[in-house]
Amino acid sequence: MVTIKDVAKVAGVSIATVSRVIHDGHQVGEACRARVKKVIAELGYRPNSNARALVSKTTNTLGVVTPKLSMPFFGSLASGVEKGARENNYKLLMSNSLYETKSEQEAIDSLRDHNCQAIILHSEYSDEKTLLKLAKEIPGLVLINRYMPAIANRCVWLDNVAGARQATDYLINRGHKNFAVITSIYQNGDPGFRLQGIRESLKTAGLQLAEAAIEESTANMEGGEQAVQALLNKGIKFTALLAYNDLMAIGAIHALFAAGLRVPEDVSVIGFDDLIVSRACRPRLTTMHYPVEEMASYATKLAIQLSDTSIEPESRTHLFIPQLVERDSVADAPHR
Amino acid sequence: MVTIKDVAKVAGVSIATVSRVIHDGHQVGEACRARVKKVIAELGYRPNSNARALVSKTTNTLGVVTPKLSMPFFGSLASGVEKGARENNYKLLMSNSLYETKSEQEAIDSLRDHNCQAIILHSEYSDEKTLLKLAKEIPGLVLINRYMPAIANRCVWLDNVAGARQATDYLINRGHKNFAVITSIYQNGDPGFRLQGIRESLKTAGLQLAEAAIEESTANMEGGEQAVQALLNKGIKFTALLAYNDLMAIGAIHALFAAGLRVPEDVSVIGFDDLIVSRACRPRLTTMHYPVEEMASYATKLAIQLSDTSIEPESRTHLFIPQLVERDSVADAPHR
DNA sequence: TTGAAAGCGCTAACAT
DNA sequence: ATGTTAGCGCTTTCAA
Repeated sequence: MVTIKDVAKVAGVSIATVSRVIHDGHQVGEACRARVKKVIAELGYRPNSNARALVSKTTNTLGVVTPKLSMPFFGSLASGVEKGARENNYKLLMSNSLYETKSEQEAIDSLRDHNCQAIILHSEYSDEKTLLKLAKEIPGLVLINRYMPAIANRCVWLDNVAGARQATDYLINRGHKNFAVITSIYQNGDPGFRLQGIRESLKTAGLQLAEAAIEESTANMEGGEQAVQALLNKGIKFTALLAYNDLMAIGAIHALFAAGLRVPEDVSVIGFDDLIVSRACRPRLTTMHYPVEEMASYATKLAIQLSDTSIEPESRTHLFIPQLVERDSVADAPHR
Repeated sequence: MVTIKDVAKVAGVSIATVSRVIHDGHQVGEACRARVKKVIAELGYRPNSNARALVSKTTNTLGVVTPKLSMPFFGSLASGVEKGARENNYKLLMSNSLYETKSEQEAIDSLRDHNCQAIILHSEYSDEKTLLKLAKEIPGLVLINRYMPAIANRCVWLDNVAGARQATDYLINRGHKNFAVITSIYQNGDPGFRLQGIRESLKTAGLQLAEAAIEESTANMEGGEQAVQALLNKGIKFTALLAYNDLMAIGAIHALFAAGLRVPEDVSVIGFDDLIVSRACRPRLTTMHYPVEEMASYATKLAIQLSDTSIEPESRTHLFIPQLVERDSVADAPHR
């Protein structure tokens, strides 16, 4: 391994000078700087980032904590963070939290051990107190996909209520009057907000949504299928179905066809997230685009900025709005 | 920040003793050990991993380099690595190579700066010489999804030829005689091997595969659609379609239905990879399961093992075999 | 403009 | 069983 000492020796200068050259310090003579640079290149010297971190307490390392990377949504999130990290010349440490408070905490701790001052956290299950405490300790902590008023300027989140309203309004404008909703059994966070948006829109339009027309299940394809089967078994009549997310929507489409109902002719279905799967099903899914990757890049830059405590943080929050993506799973309400 | 010194002072011992307690050294008195442990807990002390890395030259850090995390396949790969890393108590550094030799090299270099001796590399575009050189320099480097005889024991890969043969044989056994293939324009690596497998099977069965029945396109849904349209436009007749991967297969299904052909009644379609999308399309896609996540975990353990140069490496390679997953996109060949 | 030297937090000989 | 001490590779005063 080539160290700064080796470079210094070969270049015939002190290690301090080498260090200065590396850091573009302008207090080095031209000739000297050129010589050192040449030696660095020749020897293929690369500074040891651990040593650097140890003394300077700054690592140019950024951490992400997401529940599970194998889920496309989180893969996109990670990809956005990676992009932001690369653009700012930061390294990326990654940890799965596996949907548990305990492992989430471990993941965060391990990132802190590595001195990364900028952390992007996607937390669904930790309580506000824990998060607040963490935020206090880590200036460069940014929450993605969660809003807490006390640290509003460190939250990068999506307006789920507005998104759900937009989806619902779209269906209403297409003439639908009979709605059903399939949502997640876990009503904390996103599912709750999306349901709220649906309710608001329906109410504004003077439309009913019977409790029986709301079916809860797991937030995946199987859950979507089961929820629709349950709806059908209960004899609920609907021409428009709002799903908590794309996965449930796709499961729903499968179940609908299996029951002899056509999408969108008999039932219109709308999803949420705009994952790649939404272009894989047939009909292609109309859905709300969740700009995760963009949000993640944004959050990364924000986290890096905030980790520099010498800069006064802005006080605004960072709210993104989902966009409707029209594909083929929604049609006008069928005539009676 | 709590350091080892603080702990030592509070516990009334030397830092060496604290260090020993941390490392479960058995040369510490019971009483003393208990006291130190208590102080560590009280103070919330966590060893600084940079300092540790600096002196011990071992970081318990593992790096992965994949082209692009937002693609589900690589998300799964990363997830598998993460699992392996967590189980071995390793931290995970991640870098996208963006499908380019240059950024791939940068990604690797940045991992090395961080002293991570174990690296999982998914490389499609670097040439063998570069890789070989790298392998020589980094004992803990493992190649995933690529085979190089010279470092066979450090390759974790999939038998693409066998997989493609299995898929083809399955179709043959279902009575199909008229085949078409859609593959990637880039024929290096996987696509080439899969095509080879298809050719071998067909030949063995005494079946023809006209060059015109092989269409190249980009390896995604759009590519799949275009390829099938091209096939149809050329007037190629086929009852069985082998796609390079799931994405192309799904695009193909869309194009087939758009052309008034039913899957699987008129045309059977088979994919490769078994991504989540393969369960999203309708009919659900019959495909070859690529155990990426499992392979990635395996590769991780292997990399960690190899990075310990005191252990004599085994000489065998690490070959995985894809499994057929029967879903609904394949049927018996239609009668004439 | 350049160098000498202190020390970041930790591990691992070497002493005791 | 426990303490002392010498660095790991680097940044950063302080001096020259």
